[in-house]
Amino acid sequence: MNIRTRFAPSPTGYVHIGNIRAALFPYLLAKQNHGTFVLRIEDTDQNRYVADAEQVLLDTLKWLGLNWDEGVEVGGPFGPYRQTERREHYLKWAQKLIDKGLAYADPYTPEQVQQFREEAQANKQAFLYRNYRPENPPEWHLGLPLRFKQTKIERKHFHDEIMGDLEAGAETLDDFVLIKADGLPTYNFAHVVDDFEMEITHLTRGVEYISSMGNYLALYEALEITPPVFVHMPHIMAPTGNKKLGKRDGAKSVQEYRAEGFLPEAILNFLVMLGWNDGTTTDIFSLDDMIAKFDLTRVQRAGARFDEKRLLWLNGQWLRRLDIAKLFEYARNSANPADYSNSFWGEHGRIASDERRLEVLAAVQERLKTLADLPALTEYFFAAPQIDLTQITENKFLASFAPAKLVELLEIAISALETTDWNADALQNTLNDLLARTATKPAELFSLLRIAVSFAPFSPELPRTLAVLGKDETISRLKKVMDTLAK
RNA sequence: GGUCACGUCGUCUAGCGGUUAGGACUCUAGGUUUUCAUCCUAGCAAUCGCGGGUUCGAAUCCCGCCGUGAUCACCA
Repeated sequence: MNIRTRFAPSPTGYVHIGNIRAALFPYLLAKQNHGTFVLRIEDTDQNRYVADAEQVLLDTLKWLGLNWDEGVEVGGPFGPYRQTERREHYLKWAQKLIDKGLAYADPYTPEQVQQFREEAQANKQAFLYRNYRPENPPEWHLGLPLRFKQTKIERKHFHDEIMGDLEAGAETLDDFVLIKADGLPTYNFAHVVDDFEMEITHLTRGVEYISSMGNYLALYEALEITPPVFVHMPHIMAPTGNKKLGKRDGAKSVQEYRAEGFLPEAILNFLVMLGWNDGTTTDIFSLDDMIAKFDLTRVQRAGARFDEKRLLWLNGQWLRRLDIAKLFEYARNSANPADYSNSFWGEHGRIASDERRLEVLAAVQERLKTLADLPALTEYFFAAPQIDLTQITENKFLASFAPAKLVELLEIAISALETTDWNADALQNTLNDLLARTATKPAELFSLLRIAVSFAPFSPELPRTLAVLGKDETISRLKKVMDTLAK
């Protein structure tokens, strides 16, 4: 069987981590079966429509590497893939239901329906529209809501690949709206039609839809459609409280994580582990690993809490294991090799040459937690730092040294470095000799040199720092500090 | 309230009748020729929601309870 899955987001302008997992699971399912991953835009809610939202969504998916085989932008045999462009499809299926006597026009205004609802609640009863079903509904026409007519009020049983065997009580079956007064279909109707027409084999979505399964099952039956395989994913819970992750809880959008220097690899890895494991103790997964190992039967049923600390840890893991060329691209943060307007590099890093940047990036790669750390870790490689003697005089290893002693140490170091081959190994040897000659501890001499050359809170190991900095620059900076100290 | 789910360290989880209940994140302490990061070692941390059963033996099977969540829109 050719597996076809889909991600069907609403363009509401905000893509958070939870939304992305709703894309990741079907993506993995499709890819591991050499199937097709479809992207469909569910834009039937005109009130929530946001103009740029679709573009943000597509950009986010591309950035993450979740490329779709079929859908908006790329097209495919079952288009259009935007629901507002598929009105006639829904109308066609709606007509079929009307002809069978399984759909009828709702003659009431929203206010009247609301009144029924309050009436039922006042009587401590659950509100069901079907209890107020009009006896002689008018003939349906555009402008009136069209409702589904439940004819078999019964308990429904169904299977879910993650949640197991489930059931829906008869009380959940109601005459829900198929076509809204504005002529557009509801999600409840549109997704059933689209999934069928697009030959979706595995329907993935959040567990919140389980409550509506009774209605969907009745609709499949009325439409004489074989339902797809159901895959309901547990929620991602907010860091605090007991609610599912959402914008209101301060959940950051994927764009924000990107801006903060998180990598797609880390985000995807983090998401797949939230509610899934491969049964081993492995916790680093590339997208290819996930495709190979992902298995619905090992997905948790309980919601998993979002823990940003873990995301940060994974980001560090990926920052360190990523190929330097790939990392270089992420640091540039633009598809255009000449465009550094949006890059993570600092003021001086941006105007350096690619060769220089690459060299520096390689030196600091191990120390990065996010790409946003780049300026603090690299700027002193590109431009001489501001001299701040207190960093030396108040350093815990150097505080006991008199300025004259520090000057002497620098002087000896400079003369030794002047005759050293400029590579990390040779520098390491020179520095070791220097320790013996000056009878200082590594913490003392190395701290002095490191600070004098960088004035940064942290930097790579000293030989490497000096090697990348270059001989002339190193010596010139040391001399300048020495002169300042001597005054 | 009705309906449907879920319940192992703080967090993510392994576990599918016999384990000192394992791993990872976080945190703490120590180690590596400086800082920071990495890496290594050790440690803290779950009476497996509670109570009954079944069994020689239960986190694992059964029942009840409790707690938590989702949903009850002309939103998806």
